[in-house]
Formats: sequence, C-alpha cells, structure tokens
Amino acid sequence: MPELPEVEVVRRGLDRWASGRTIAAAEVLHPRAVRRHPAGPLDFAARLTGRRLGPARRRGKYLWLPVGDAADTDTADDGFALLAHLGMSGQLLIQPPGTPDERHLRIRVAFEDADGGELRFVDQRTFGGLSLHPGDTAAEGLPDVIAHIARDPLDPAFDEAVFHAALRRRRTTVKRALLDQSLISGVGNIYADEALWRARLHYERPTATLTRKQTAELVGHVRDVMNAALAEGGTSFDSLYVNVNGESGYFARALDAYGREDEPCRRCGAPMRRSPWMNRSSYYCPRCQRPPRPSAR
DNA sequence: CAGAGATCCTGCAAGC
DNA sequence: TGCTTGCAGGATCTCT
Repeated sequence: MPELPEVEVVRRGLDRWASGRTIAAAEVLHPRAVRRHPAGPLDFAARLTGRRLGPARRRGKYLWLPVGDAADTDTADDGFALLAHLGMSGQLLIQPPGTPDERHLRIRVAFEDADGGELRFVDQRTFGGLSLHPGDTAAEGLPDVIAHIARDPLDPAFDEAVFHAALRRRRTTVKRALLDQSLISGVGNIYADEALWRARLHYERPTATLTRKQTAELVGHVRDVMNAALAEGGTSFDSLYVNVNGESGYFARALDAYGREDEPCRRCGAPMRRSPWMNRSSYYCPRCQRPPRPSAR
C-alpha cells in the first residue's frame, strides 16, 4: 500500500545503494512482474546486463533510474530507463550476499560489485512491476509511459491554480479526484481519507463546488500528511535495506481517519464511520465531515 | 470524451 | 475443523 512518502523513502534508498552500480545479471522469476515490459522477461534481463544505473527519480508513485553504458562515467543515460511501480505490496530491497530468497521474490538484479548486495523486487500480490522504456524526450527524462502522471503536491512545480481549475471543471467527487493520478499524483486511499478528515470535507463532495480557499486548504493538508509520514518513514531507510513494509512501516500511529471505524473522532469524539466506496472503504467523521446536500452539484 | 465501475492477484480473517 | 467468502487496493481497461 505504498503511497508517495513510502515511495520517496525507497527512492532515497535506491539512490544511495543502487545508483552508480553496474549490473552483472538480471533474472525474472515471475513474468507478471515485467508485464509492462512489452518485449518480455528475457529481453528485460538481457538489456540490463552490463549497464550502469543512474540517479533514482520519482513522480507520484512511480520510480525510475536512467540506464546507461557502464563505461559512461557521468550521466549514465543513453536513452532508456528502468521504471518501477510498487503496486500494493511491492518492495525493492538491497539484500546482502547469501540472503535466502524471499517467498515472493519476482526479480533479482546482481551487480558487479557483489559485496554491496543485490537488488530484489519482492511482491506478494503482483500489482507492481519493473519495465524498461525509452524516454528522455522530456526535459526531465520522464519515461513516455508515465507522461500522463501529474506532479505531486510535494513537487515545487506543482501548480495549485491549475489543480483548482481542473477540480472546478470536473463533474466528480473530491475523493475520486484526489486518487486521479492525472490531476494530482501520489495520493492513495489512506492519505486521501486523512487529508479529507483534516480538511473537514466529505468524500462525496462535488469538486465543482470547492472554493479556491478550500482547494488550497485541502492541498495543504495532503502536503502535511505526506510530510509527516515522510518525516517518520524517512528515518528508517538509513541501513543496507531499501524497504517498505505495508503493515508495520506504515506510520500507522499517525492515522486519524483510516481504519478507525467506530473509534471516536480525534476532533469531536463522534464515532468514526466506514462506508463502502469503489470496491474499498472510506473512513470519515459523520459530524465533522457532513455529506453534501443532494441538490448541490 | 468524461466519468463510473470492474478487474487483476494473493493471503489473511471471518463466518458457517 | 475445514471450507467458502470477503476484503485490501493502484492502475488500467471497458462500458455507458
């Protein structure tokens, strides 16, 4: 269930422990993990071999590293990128030599400097995956397949006025919009509920009714929730392990809304509610977060 | 074309 | 006890 803060922690870990290293061999143990690589598992592995990884980058929940010539000592960029998405349960780990294979190990990447450990992609539910893409057409070298992903609210170039205009234009509800990665990226179900609770907005509030001020407050709360999670999770990456654990590492103690059904609202004391929503759940306070009037739209 | 809903996948928990 | 069912969820696909 990694959202932006968790992915950013992984990015930092990759940048520290994988960037700049040369790949000796790659091995795909489950084809579904590379299903977004059109040419298949063998091509994926062959194209990585002998290549050097560049600095780790991120947009929203996507991560990528430019892949270059081993001999090229500067930018490590000759036109393609290793793209990763963790899905729901994906982990990118740097494991020391001799570490037994994880049960859900999907992809192994060994480096020429084997002492530094190997990179592993472990993913129980296989919603995540790795792939290789041409891409440095854009100034930032954004892989083409994620060109539709919007900037995230921690990105200095995130444009709040543009986001607000998009919300006003849409005929949808606010939580759907928060989860729409083409409008704002990096927000998942958990932090959407957290930010809406802080902003005292009901998840079914039509986006077209939001004022400029409400949008600003909502974005501010999204940013706060992410920064708080980052401050907490960012402290745990300082080891040989690049690790995201959907359960324990999830900053659970900081959650005010998600998973708190029947527990008292931390603001007003009313019992929190859970409602089915889009094949999942929305957690909210029925007193602080009033549902929109049916006539409003 | 925009928006809503289904779908993929696995392990765990709850219920009969 | 052992089976079935439900749930979790990001991104993508399909349908209206």
